[in-house]
Amino acid sequence: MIEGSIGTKLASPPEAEGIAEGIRRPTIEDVARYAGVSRGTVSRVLNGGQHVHPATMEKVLHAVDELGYSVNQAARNLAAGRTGSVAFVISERHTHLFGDPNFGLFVRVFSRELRRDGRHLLVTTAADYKEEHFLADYLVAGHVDGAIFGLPRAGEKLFERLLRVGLPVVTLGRPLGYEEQLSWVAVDDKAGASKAVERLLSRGRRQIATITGPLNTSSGRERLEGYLAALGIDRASAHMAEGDWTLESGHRAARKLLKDYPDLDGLFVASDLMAMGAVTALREAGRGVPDDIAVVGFDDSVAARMVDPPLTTIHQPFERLALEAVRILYELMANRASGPYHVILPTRLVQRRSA
Amino acid sequence: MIEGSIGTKLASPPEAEGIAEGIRRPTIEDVARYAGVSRGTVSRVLNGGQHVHPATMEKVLHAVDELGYSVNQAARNLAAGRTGSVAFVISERHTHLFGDPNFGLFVRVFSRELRRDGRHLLVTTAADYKEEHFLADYLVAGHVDGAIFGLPRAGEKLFERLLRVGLPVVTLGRPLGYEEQLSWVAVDDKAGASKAVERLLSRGRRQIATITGPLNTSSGRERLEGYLAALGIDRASAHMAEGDWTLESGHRAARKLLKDYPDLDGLFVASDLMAMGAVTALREAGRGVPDDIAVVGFDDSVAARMVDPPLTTIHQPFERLALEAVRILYELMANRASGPYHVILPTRLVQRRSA
DNA sequence: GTGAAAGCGCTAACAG
DNA sequence: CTGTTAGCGCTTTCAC
Repeated sequence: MIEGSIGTKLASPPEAEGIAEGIRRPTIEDVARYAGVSRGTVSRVLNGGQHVHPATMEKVLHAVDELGYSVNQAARNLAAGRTGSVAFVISERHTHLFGDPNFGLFVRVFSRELRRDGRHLLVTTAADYKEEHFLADYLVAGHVDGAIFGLPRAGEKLFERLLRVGLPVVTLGRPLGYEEQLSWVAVDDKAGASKAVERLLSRGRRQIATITGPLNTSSGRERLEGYLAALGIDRASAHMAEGDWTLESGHRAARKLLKDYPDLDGLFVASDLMAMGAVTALREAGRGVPDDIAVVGFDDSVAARMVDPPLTTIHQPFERLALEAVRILYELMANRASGPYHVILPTRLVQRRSA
Repeated sequence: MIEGSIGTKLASPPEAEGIAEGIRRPTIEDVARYAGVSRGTVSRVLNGGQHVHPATMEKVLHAVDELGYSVNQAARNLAAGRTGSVAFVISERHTHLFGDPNFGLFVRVFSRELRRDGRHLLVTTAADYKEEHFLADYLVAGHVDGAIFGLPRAGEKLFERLLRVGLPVVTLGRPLGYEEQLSWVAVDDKAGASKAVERLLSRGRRQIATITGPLNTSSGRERLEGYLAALGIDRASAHMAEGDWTLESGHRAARKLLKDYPDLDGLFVASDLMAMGAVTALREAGRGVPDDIAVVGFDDSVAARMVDPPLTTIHQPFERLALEAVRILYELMANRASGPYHVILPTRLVQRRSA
């Protein structure tokens, strides 16, 4: 497919490049010669400048600048046995993450933080079982120095393999079944849910129901717990309906609740998206929000702000979550034997019009 | 920071790995020995198996399988002078892309397509001028084999430099000022806008205004052209207000239009997000949508479906756009001298309730 | 068709 | 503090 020598073609345009270096990219060798030192010294400077005389350092840096040198990652990786990149793994089932600007925040924060020391972010997705397998191959093959998993799912085999080779891994959200073994960062779902319910109580609501997330997920469960705790009741006496995080499921669940508990006046929904579906259902049933039924969501997604009425919701500190994830990953990459680390961050009530 | 030898620590877990290969990852050398051939031959097999005897090939493949061998990208890149990765560049100003599930679609399609031949997608962002510079350094330094730009902006210096080194580049959307020199894929904005206006006309609307995108962008301009063409008028007699793609600007523009043209009964808005802002403004002014004023958006974003009333809008074929972009990039990577290629895809009207 | 050998550019001991 | 020297694992001529 590829014709000729790529190396030469690359520089084929005739324009003089300003740098009197001829065709090829300058190497560490060129820098060394230009600065009048050895390759080893240049390498040292490039890697932090430990044990290098300030004056020498100066010379080398100057040469780097002058020659427009930039390190060849492939060579560095090969020599150092590190890859210089970190994977951000998104499973396809959580495609909705993409629809969430917060996902963009994650990518941005990760990129920025990794860039500080020249690492790259590799965003990868695993659509199905086969791809997940492929991904695992890839990860355990040592192509990355570490991985961050966005919303861990029940990919047991995957985690199993990663644990075996000791690859540094951090998950965003608790990895059910691997909470003890893997490092993760998460928000305090239970406390957040309680805040939501307390808001409803403080608005004088007494018939408070909840639409939960899937009860086989950590967040789904914890948020239900928070609801129960705030009301001081147990699951048996809860007014609840289970959703699956989607808009439609919120709509469906709200209709069910309306039927089961006609005197409903407050509703805590475990995600903004479901809350939006619920609000639509309530309206269709002729109930005004917040007047007849006050609603509180969870996530503080951008949509929550745009919808009518704007949703009162629980804010998740996504940026801090991302930062903590990176921090932990660095910790693990520096010392694979350390950890696992667990971080739980607090949430915040955002008051808008729906409650 | 890093203690001890990473290479050895990596495999520290005591569990036998099933493969009788000891600690380290198998190399091409191991495969060669196992298969009883030379390194060169293994390499040939790995790279397509040209000029290799079927039987030999068989042996090698078997050895690869048996040993669980997977190529070391760094080494390959170093030796071959290719990097095996492609950058997907998002500029921060277009952060809203992240809020758009379509962005996720792009990432997914790119990853999937690149994975076919073992390439990786590097998602990168450039927040400010400094980072853009850093990014340019990075790209021209030969760290990637090619780049796809999501929504090109007026980053002249960047494109200038990329053109100079001849790096394969494709932009999603026309790169204003570089339309002749760079390869790009885009939708037929003008025709799409015309469809939107025609829909309004077919609903009996006669006082049709438009909220445009920024008129210094290609899409902004083209969509206005489509509006004018469908109405058979010129810019001077258009009922228009300029927005900047944001929700707020849509709101503002709608208020202005309402004031300037009180007998408005149809509105074409150049993006769904702005359309959502506009709908809110119309309602606040006591005008019902679609009864008093019919509204058509553009993009077919997910939000368009969730909003009330669901937005009639112009669908963009994002998946095909992504596929075309990749196809072109491969073309360019195979032959840097080819191109530039330009692809324009059609749009489709999606009828929902707002018009 | 296949083997041998020369690097790709860099890091990381090891002396000094 | 600095120079020297092995490789890292792979591709790619060049002979045979």
